[in-house]
Amino acid sequence: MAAGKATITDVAARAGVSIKTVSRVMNREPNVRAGTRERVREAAAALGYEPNPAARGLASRRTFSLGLLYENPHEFSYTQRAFEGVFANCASAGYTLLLLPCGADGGGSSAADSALHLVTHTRVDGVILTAPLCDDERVLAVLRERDTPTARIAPRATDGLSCTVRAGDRDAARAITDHLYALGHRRIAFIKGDPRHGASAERFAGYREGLQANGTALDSALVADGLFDFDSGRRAALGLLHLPHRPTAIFAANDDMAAGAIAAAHALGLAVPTAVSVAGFDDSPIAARTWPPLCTVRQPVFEMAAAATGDLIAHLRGENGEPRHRVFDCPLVLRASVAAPATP
Amino acid sequence: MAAGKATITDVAARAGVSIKTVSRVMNREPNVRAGTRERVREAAAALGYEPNPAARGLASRRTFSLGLLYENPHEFSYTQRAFEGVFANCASAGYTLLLLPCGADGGGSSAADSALHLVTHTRVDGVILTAPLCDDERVLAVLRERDTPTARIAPRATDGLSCTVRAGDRDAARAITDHLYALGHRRIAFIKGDPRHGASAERFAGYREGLQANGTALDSALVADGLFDFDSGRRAALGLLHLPHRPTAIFAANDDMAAGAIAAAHALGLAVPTAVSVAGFDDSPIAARTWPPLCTVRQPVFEMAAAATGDLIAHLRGENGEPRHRVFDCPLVLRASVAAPATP
DNA sequence: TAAGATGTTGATAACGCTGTCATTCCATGC
DNA sequence: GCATGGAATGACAGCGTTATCAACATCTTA
Repeated sequence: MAAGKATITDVAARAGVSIKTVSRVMNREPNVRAGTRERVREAAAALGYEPNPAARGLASRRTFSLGLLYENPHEFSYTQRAFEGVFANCASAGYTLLLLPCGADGGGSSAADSALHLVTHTRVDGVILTAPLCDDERVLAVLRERDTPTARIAPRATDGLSCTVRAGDRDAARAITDHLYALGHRRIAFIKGDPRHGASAERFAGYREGLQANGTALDSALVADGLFDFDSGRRAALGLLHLPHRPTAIFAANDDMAAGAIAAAHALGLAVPTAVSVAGFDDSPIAARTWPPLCTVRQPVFEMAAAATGDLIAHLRGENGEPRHRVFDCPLVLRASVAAPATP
Repeated sequence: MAAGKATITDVAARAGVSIKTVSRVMNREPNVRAGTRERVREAAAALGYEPNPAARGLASRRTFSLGLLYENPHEFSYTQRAFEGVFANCASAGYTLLLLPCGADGGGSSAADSALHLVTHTRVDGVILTAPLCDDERVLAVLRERDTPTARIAPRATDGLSCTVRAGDRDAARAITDHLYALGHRRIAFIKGDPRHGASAERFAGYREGLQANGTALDSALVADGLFDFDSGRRAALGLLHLPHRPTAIFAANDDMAAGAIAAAHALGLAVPTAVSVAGFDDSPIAARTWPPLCTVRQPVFEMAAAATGDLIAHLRGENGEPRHRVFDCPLVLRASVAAPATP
């Protein structure tokens, strides 16, 4: 249970053997009697023993780590841009970066479960969480309990314990909405993002604010659910574009869904932006690769991730008292997928 | 010079101080006379001393590593799919993954320089190289010199020293070409990939083989240079589509360039696939997001990366004698961007 | 049954660094 | 000239594991 505390000596005492025998069992070396092996295994499990990698590395002159060397590629996904930002600051501060992918595909367990497992079984000085993991109460509880300093990227809300960085989602969504309105759009649809991400609510709020400020009532028929992925965006847009009185503009809560909306328009033979304008959010690589290219807002993911990392390291060094909270501006990126509506 | 060998004791002896003082200097602690600090710095530099992270971690009860926790995102770039594959095998074998991004943006130095630096200053048991780094002679020379076991993903050629995995680029390119020919295309253009990648030459060779097998002469006017990125593909396609007798199909050596070709066709008012067919290579996420979606071949990047990692770890454990070399099949993925040419 | 060959276990010394605390040095004030 | 105190330095004991090698137990074989 109390992982991170028990040492090989404790296990040896409990199993009634020498530490060397424990070492043998842990390293799957041959020449250990089956009964002994079993007793050691039980003792280790009971104590929640995990070998200390540093001690192991020091004694064995091995590192148990592999390097993955790759050249900065052209294609940057959101996650990878975040990697780069985190890494940049780790390297310069002498920290090593451990990647901990969490996925439901690793068996029957949820992402939170694998996150828990990783946090519990990997010794790290601090943890950086991306959405939606950064709002998972179980993950946060474990981190708090173990006093692991944490930085969160794009969390739903700040707390007094972890550093956070986020984008000014609401303002940026408001800016997109204002821009569409200013061009003459009056029927502006919205495709929501994955509700597990805090950013989804913020972006929707910005959209509503924009409508309200321009004196337009929210038409719930023009709001569709999405999950931040291409296909959910495509399907949502298909629904919106089949409406009897269809929208003249679709604002999707991220670029991937907006790309799906463009595909939906193409599929229905509706030209973008002539028949319908489409706007996204993020300025991810896909935004420059659709036809027409996507009007969006630029989220400075690299800078956000780098800042989160810097704040976390400063915190680990005891350099700043209260954890910092930063908000980043997202400037409008005007591209051809948005234009004034055709005058009917 | 002899990095990886000198210890704190050596430095202390050379500088004529105690190891504790060396430790102070290395950790930038206060209360060290300027002259002393300088002498220690010089001694450390002369010996190429780098503190041993394991020893440091063991003594200080810190890990000097941060965890980056993220949930398996929808959007997977080639590089990220490779990450996942590598990581999957690292985790199950008890290895830690160190990400070492190499870019020219880190100052005036080339990617190879930063790779060298990382390999030299980071202690890892083994290294996994992706293209085009895996063919850089300087990087390979350093790895050989330091006897660092290596796995290479998509190298130009195999050697007797490192494990390699690659795709059956030539056969797959041949299959695409055959497919286009079978549909009736006779003027099939090709956009080459980045010449630094071994795969580029292989794919071009597959294209030529395909033409030849179908009794078509290679028309050099129909071959354009590209660099694997969207914009080079777009520009190359623009040139090809402006040809007096333009091609009826464009085969780009990867999906990103093919997406650029589709954008170029759109820009010229040419419908895809009616006026021109477009095929790519990789089955990267962009392939399903273009309009129309991209006909391509699927490169099993995750599986390739996982296999490379597995082979490397087996090698580190001394489980296999000769390094393994694997080749992965790339099945055709038929999508709407390719159709029979319009009969003129 | 004894001698040798294995299989199994443990005592103890590294591994290379940092933390603690004692010691030395030097400037300052009286 | 001599305390006084803070700055600079060093001696030494761990940190938690693996490696080495010796000791002991158990099996073979003649």
